[in-house]
Amino acid sequence: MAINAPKGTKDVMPKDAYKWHYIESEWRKICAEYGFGEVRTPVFEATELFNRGVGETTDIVQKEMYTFKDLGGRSITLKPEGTSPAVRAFIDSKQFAEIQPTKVYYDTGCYRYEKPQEGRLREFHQFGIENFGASNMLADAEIIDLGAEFLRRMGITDIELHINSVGCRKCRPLYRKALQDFLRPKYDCLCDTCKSRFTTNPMRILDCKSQEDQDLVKDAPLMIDYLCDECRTAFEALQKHLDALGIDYIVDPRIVRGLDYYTKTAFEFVTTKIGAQGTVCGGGRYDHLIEEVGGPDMPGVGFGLGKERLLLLMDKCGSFMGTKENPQVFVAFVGDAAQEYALALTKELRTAGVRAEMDTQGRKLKGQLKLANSLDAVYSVVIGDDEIANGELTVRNMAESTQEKVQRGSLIEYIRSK
RNA sequence: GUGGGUAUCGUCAAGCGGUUAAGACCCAGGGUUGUGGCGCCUGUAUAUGUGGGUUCGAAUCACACUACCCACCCCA
Repeated sequence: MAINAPKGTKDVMPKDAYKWHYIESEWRKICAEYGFGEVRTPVFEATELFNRGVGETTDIVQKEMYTFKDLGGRSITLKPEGTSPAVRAFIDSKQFAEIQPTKVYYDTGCYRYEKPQEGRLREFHQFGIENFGASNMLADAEIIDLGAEFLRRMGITDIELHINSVGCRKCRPLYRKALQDFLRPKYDCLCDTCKSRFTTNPMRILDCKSQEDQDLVKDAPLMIDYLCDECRTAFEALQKHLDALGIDYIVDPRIVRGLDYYTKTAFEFVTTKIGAQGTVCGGGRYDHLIEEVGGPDMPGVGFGLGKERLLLLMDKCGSFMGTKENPQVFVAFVGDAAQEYALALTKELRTAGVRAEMDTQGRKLKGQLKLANSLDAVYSVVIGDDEIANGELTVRNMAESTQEKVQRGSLIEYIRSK
């Protein structure tokens, strides 16, 4: 009985790995340019972290976490998102005592028990950045700018930036009440899920997919009309900053993020090109998360960006996705003496930093060159008794089907010069 | 958790109640002896997801199960 990869997981095989390497190295590059440093946290955390961080009422906590007891009886959870662990590490390391803000990025796997579909897996991977300690909207703008710039560099087109403000502890309760007052008369007409949302999270009713509910909430009050002075001023400042950065955006009052910790800024980069799960990157501000997780009262802002969705989208956009690391030289040989000679030469090339390959299957010369061809080697070196005797190697240019003699001593230089 | 769809060689894919279950790709080898790609030839005692039904006869029909895909919910 064969064992397959668990439901909702995918292997990345060498034929695709170079694409991952590409986005990962570009990600590190841009983060460094923007002044973010990498943070690596464990794949698992104490369950309590997510209960407090992500929020007890969220779907993630209520039904999607991989939670288990370890052998010491501790409740452990595979991280379902990257922000809470980054916050925990920030607090754990006492980084809050240093000069602020603290700007970190991560590249991590995340785990959620969901029904897999296009652009959604149980193990998925995300890039993320966080700015801890900055309450100024310049920080939010910088975060969004990095996301926009990264997506641009990845060749993404036809993507929209939607922004919204979800208010704060002062104004959100007032809005929530206004919304409930508005919906109360229509309660009986709401769909079943929205009936339960009415008390738990009425703001979610706004982006319910059912047409009937959409009609019902068409004239519902919107959070942006209920923002307190502080939140409204902040939202205006953010827009001003984005204008200054030349970043297009759409104010979308219906964005309601699914994690409880968001305050003020909420944003998403969305596309329709990769199926139903079109949010490639989403994030926002969380002014109380750090405190919630046990740290000082400090604000934060950040985003998460799905690597699988990014790759899907890059593919759709025909983006450059890196290059395969094909051999620069394939070392072919004829005869036993040449075999040892070839082995040593291959090592010499590799030691010099040249991607070199040779056959290990005992193929005949013809088969070796065939292999070189299918590996897409740039050159093949053919070694036989003659070559060993006079120290001149036959170097074949595979694409042009031409070959010439090259002194063994100048082989590396020859390869590099091309 | 709720819907819908699909299951035939490693991959793609014919087949529509009676066939030795096509074909293509991939892979291996050959085309005489140290030269790949294209074309040609040969080969691969390992394909009808599983289970029981209907039938003289099932890959083909109905059902159950399982797996995967897509969508809802929610999110990256």
